[in-house]
Amino acid sequence: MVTLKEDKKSAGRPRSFDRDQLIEKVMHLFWERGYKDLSFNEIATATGLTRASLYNSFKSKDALFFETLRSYSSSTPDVLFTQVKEGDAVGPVFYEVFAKASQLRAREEKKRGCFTVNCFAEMAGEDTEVGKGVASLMEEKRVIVVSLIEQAIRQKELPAGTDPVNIANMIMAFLSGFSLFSKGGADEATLFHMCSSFLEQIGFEQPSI
Amino acid sequence: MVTLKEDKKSAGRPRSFDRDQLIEKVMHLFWERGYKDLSFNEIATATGLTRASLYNSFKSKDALFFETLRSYSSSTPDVLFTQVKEGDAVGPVFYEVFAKASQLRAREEKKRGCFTVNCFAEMAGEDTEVGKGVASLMEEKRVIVVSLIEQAIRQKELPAGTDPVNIANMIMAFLSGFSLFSKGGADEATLFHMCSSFLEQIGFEQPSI
DNA sequence: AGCATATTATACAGAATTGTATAAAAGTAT
DNA sequence: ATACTTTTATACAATTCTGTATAATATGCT
Repeated sequence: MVTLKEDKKSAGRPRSFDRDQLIEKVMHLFWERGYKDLSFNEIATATGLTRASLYNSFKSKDALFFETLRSYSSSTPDVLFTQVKEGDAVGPVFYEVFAKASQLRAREEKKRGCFTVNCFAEMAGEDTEVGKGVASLMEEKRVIVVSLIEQAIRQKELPAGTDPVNIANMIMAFLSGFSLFSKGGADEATLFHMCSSFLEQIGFEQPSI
Repeated sequence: MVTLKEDKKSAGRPRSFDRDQLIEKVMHLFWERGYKDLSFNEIATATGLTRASLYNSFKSKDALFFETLRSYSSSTPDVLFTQVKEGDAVGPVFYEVFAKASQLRAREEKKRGCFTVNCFAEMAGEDTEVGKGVASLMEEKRVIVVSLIEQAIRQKELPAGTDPVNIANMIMAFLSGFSLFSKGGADEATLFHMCSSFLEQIGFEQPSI
């Protein structure tokens, strides 16, 4: 699916910035600073724009935030989870996602962990649009993992009798904790060692390279 | 060890509040709201005190925060980790801590997760007093877990050749992730099921009740 | 060129926050 | 009671934030 480039020039003064580039930039601000601690004001000054311009392009701080989160989510290793077809081996996908995650977390100098997890930690449970949005995003991921585990059981990668929900819950918890743990500054080997041990213990055999 | 009640009445107008009770109360505020989002002002109004009184008893917001975190940490299930003596079985302690944690997380209506983990998620990596303090608190816990795993290996609870640091890292990650996961509102059985499966997979055999 | 339209620059009002400074209040000690 | 000490009540200044309102600016269209 190719993204449609919207360069239909509408009348009026054109934007002084590229919307996607802005979202990318602001994403890093939210990632580093968290949601609540980052003011609309700061976003404006940091991007060199005025609040007026931002309010004009985004309805609210919430709206802008969700765009950054969507943008981040679409470029995260676990998108691979959504691409698994029936018949594909599940285990190797988990190993691949965890390996990629180890790499990303270790190589990121700021040690910010996973943006999604950070947001969940900050706001899950809050009775706000943002809180509920973030929580449901995580729940969606969990449901996907449940179905992957079910598939692994069907395909005999995991023993019959395995409780798919329980395993999925463990994976979700581990992944979140892994993100937090990575903030401590562990290197890539350490991180991936944790991951591969975890996957192995769950019952996924280490894929031969 | 009995706490020494300090009722030596010093001269001057007496405090209008009990210091320990205040810390307990403020702890719940930080727990629910996070560190940065909770203003000194709000703390004052929520406790019925004035900022003046708070500034008088606590040097700063940081100082008050650390007192609340210390207070919380001392009443958390994982203090059991520090009480294990050489020769004591390690596995049952882990099961006990995880069981207690499942209970606490499930029964807490506000679903705030673990206060310590929340603080770590919010501030680990920040180059501030609070950030560094929270990070080192978590690192201390990790070191304790490493030594527990080493002990378990010595005592043949875990197979020789086990990498104690790796296992400890996994446990720390799982515990943190478990706290985040619990914010989703899972019930106690679900939570403990995750925990016991995890411990079993690590190699700790389920203690017979 | 001149009109319509969308964006950006400025300004303003209302709240909240932090830290400090000063006065009032409520105890102890003599 | 008087002096002394500590806490609490009030007030103030300097920032910062949010949201909106209004004017200036830059483009497309005819």
